Amino acid sequence: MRKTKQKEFVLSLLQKRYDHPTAQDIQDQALQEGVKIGRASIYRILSDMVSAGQVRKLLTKDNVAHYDFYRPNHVHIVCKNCGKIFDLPSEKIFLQDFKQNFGGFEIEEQEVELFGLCKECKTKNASI
Amino acid sequence: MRKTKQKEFVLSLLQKRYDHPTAQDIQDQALQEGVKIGRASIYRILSDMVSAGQVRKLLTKDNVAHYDFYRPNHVHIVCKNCGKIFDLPSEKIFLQDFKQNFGGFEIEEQEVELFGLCKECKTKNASI
DNA sequence: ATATTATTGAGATTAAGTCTCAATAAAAAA
DNA sequence: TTTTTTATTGAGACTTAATCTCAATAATAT
Repeated sequence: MRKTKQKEFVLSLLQKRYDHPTAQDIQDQALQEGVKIGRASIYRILSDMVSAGQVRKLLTKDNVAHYDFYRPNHVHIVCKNCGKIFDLPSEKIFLQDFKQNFGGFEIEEQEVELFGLCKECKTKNASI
Repeated sequence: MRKTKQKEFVLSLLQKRYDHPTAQDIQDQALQEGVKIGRASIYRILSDMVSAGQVRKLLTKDNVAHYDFYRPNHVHIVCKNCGKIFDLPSEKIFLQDFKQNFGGFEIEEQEVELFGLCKECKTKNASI
C-alpha cells in the first residue's frame, strides 16, 4: 500500500470538510487546488477508505453517494425536504449503545439518523 | 388518486415480504405472478409510496435502492460483508426516543442501523 | 541508479433511475 | 349503461453515477 498525493489529498479534504461531499465534489475541489485526480482513482480511493473504516459512505435520497470522515458517535440529521445532511454534535445527545449480540449477529457499529425539516425548509413551507 | 392493480400489487407485495426487495425484484415478481408493470410505473409508484410514508427507501452499499413496507420502531441490522439487511424485532430492543428539537430542527422520524457480521459470514471468514 | 510493481487515469462500458408522450383504464358525468 | 374526462401506465429514449480495462506513471525496494 503506497502513499500517493491523491490519497493524501482526499483524506485531508474529508478531514477538513463537514458537509458530506460527493465523489464529484471531491474531484472538483482537487482540480481547483491544482491536484489532478481521475474519476476511477477517486472512486477507488474512497472505496478503500470506506473498507478501512476511515471514511463513511452515506447514501441519501438523491441516490448519490456522499462521503464523510469517520467520527465516532456522530449522528446525522437529514432534512426530509431539501435532503441536506447536518451533523448533530455528540455533546448534544446521549447516545444509546447498541453494541450487543442479537442471535449470532455481533454488532460492531451503529448509525443513528434523524429526519425532519431543517430551519430553512420549515419557514419556507410555513409561508406557502 | 386512482386505485390501480399495479399500485395494489406493489403495496401488498411489500406488506408480505420482509427481505427488502429492489425495484427490479418487485417488477420480476409481478411478472412471475402475471401482473405486468413497466419500469417507469414501478419507480413512480414506489416513489409516491415513500412520499406518503407507507414505504421506506433503503440505500445500501451496493448503491441500489431497496424498499421496505413501513413498520415503526423497526431496526435494521446490516451485514458488513454480504450487505444483507435483516430486521431486528422491536421486542428484542429498547429503542431510545430521539424525537426532540435540536436547534430549530424538529425531529419527526428516526432510523437506527446496526452493522456487523451475520452468522453466515462470520463462520465463513473464520474458516479462511 | 535500476528494477519492481502498486497506483493512476483516459475512455469505454454498465446499469439504476428518469423522462416523454401516446395509449389505456379508472372514476365521474350524462 | 354509455360517454366523457383525466389520472395512470409503459415502451423506449435518455441521463449519469459508478465500474472496468489496461497502458502509462510513479512510489518503494534492491
